[in-house]
Amino acid sequence: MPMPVKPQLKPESSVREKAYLLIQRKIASGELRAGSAISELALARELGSSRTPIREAIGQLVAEGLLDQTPNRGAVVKQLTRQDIVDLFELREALEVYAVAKAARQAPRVTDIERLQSLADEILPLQEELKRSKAKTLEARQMHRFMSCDFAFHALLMRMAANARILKIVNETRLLIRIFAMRHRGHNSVELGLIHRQHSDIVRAVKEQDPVRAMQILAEHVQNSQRERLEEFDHWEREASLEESMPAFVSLFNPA
Amino acid sequence: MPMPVKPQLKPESSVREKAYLLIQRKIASGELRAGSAISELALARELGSSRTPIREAIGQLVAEGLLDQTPNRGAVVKQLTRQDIVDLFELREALEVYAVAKAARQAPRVTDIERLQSLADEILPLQEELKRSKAKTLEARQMHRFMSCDFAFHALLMRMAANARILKIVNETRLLIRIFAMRHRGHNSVELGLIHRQHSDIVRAVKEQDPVRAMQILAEHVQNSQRERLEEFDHWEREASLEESMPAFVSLFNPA
DNA sequence: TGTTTCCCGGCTGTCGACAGGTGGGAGAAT
DNA sequence: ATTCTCCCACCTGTCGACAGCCGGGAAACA
Repeated sequence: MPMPVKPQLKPESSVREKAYLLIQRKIASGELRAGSAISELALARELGSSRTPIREAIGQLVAEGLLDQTPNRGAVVKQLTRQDIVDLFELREALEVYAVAKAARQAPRVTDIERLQSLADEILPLQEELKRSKAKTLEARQMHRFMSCDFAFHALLMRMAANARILKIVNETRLLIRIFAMRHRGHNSVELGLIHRQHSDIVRAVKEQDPVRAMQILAEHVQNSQRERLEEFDHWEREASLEESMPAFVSLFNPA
Repeated sequence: MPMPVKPQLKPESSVREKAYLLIQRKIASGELRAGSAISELALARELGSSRTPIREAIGQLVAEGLLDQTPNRGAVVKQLTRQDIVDLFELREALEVYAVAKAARQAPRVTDIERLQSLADEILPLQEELKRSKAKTLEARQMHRFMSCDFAFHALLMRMAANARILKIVNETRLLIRIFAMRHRGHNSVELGLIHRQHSDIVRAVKEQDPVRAMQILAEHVQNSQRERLEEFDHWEREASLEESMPAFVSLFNPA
């Protein structure tokens, strides 16, 4: 009996899954900005399907916190408030600090340590590029590269803690933060240097099985990131409120 | 303009919400044991609705981890594995320890402290009842009372940390653990005493704004609970495997 | 012109229907 | 009697339809 090999791997041909990935991609790529409404009908037409699977996909996204839903008025891409950002970073801090301590308590596999270090070092060429160019901060494409290896670094760290649930929540949390970060300004060279040093220090602490030190550095690392993001948030907040008050002001001089 | 007062409070008349609450209640009450299948059609008939809202409710429960879904084969109540229990308790430990430290860092409101202590003290009459009765462990109804005030205690502690996201995750985590705990044996008097002492110590640490001490006790508290549950799990595991092998064994002597 | 009312279009929540797939049991074959 | 095969009932995933609700804009009014 040749046992026909389980074919139920990733294809996930269900329309629902396609819709889910489509929406998630649109959000992650910035095609759908925070605050924009999701039209079930439009997506259904785009996928050539009925509204049902789209509704289910939206429901899942809502459960994951990427979308907000108002009864009878559809779903919009979650607009993070300042408090949301604080909450999310605290959540990350609580979980990542716990996880890194757990990971550092057990003898790490050499391959993991090597991969961590190599992910950390991927920051160096970026920093180099930045120094060579005239720009002060990373541009969009470079930021994307940075975020990828930053994400991979933290994800691997979490995987080493061997707790599927924590891994999942941290990933969702980072995705959520990333929604806001779509309008993230690029890092400058100093920030990149700090991040690289902290990542390297964390790798060393884990390698040397020093949980306390690993926790300290990671906590500081996350708090740094939080501080930067909050500053950005406040910056945009001010700018937005300025722009908002502008039209009324202008209209005084431009009566239609 | 009398502003007709927002009426959109809890009624939540949508069929979907009714279905969600119904299923959740059935799981929490034990009417649906771990492993039982959920029939969309049956629930639809029970609610006098179509399958659509039931499907959405199920989808939400799946996202929250209460149900497991196999493509084309429906949903079943999540059957926790030993690893799941470990993961869940680690998650609780990471979040609750972080949260209690945050709560202990700020000056607590007197009312919160009083409420915490009174919730902790609700254990005392239970312990008293237990001593007076001949039973060694709490019976079902008493366990229910215990779980209520234990839940409320931890929930209030989390609320004091003022992080909505952490609060939500911890609550979901505890609900998930409770699924398994449906077959929880009752606590004995010694355990109740320990829990009461730990709760009281935590209240004192928070009151005196001693985050380190609060973290230590809470971590220990959660780990205790984890140990107990794992012992139970292993106990039932053995019992189940025994029962499972029994029929074949018996049939040797009872040929039909 | 500024304000209130009413209507219309679009969208959500729910429904019943249908096609494809899965598991289990009846029946055939050894 | 046991194993294999085929078939059927049931169930899930998806569809198109419809009613009620909401918001925006036209129309009525001050």
